[in-house]
Amino acid sequence: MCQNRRMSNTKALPLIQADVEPCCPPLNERPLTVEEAERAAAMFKALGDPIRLRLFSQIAAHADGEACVCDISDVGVSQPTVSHHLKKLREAGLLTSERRGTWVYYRVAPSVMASLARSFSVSG
Amino acid sequence: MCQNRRMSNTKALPLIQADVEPCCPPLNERPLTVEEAERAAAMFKALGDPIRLRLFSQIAAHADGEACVCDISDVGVSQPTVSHHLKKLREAGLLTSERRGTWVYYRVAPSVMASLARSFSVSG
DNA sequence: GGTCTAAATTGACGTCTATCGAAACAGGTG
DNA sequence: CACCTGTTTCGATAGACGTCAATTTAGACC
Repeated sequence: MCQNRRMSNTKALPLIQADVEPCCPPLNERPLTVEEAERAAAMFKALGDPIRLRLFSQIAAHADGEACVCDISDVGVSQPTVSHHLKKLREAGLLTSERRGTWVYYRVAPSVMASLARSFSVSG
Repeated sequence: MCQNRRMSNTKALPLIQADVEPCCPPLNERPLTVEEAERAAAMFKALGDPIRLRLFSQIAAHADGEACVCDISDVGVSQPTVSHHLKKLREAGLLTSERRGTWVYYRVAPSVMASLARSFSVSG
């Protein structure tokens, strides 16, 4: 089940990286600009689906901060649908994926948690 | 434009309150349950529209933590659409509204900022 | 009461979205 | 090579979503 990911080749492979900027100021600091709102809303929109949010949570909560698709695909929808949701999360800049051998591992993109936490930090 | 809200009658009126529970644990603490994911996803979904996010930000960033609808309705969509979006944010438990005289004032529901910030706090 | 303004509601319209099955494709293993 | 894991594509469908014009509701004021 690849829960134990001891594999023969663990070399670094081509990452599918999304550019993750700090995104946005705290929501209560000042009104977001149109551009800021569009970027931040895209992230929230990606998290706005229960299935996607569970996938994200499973990855974020997984040991070593990364999870194989085969470990998280028991969310009640078909496998292509899982892949579809993971792609949405990737496109939103929330996840990165990396193929190592047979399996593909997902992890939360760098600084995403901090960036989103900052959105809700009280600045007043 | 009611920017100065000094009015004759400022008595307390029937609130349209949404029950705002702490909602959910940090996303990286453990995988969310189905119920937790549905509740949290509803909030993120409400914030997942650029217009709604700007409305929310304008209210959250407004002086005294509250804003009259007439102060925030210049987001480029019609008045009914603004009202529609504010209703969505209310139903998601993110905003509360209160009518005082002619105008309706919105504010961020209690503990919403802290609750959402907690979702992205690093617990590992 | 009549009129004005503020905001919510209604109804309709077009578009986007989530989901699926099936099939094809790409990388890696044995 | 066959086999496995995961992604992608292709319809296809049912439902949700954003938007608006028109209307209604609610309150203030004369």
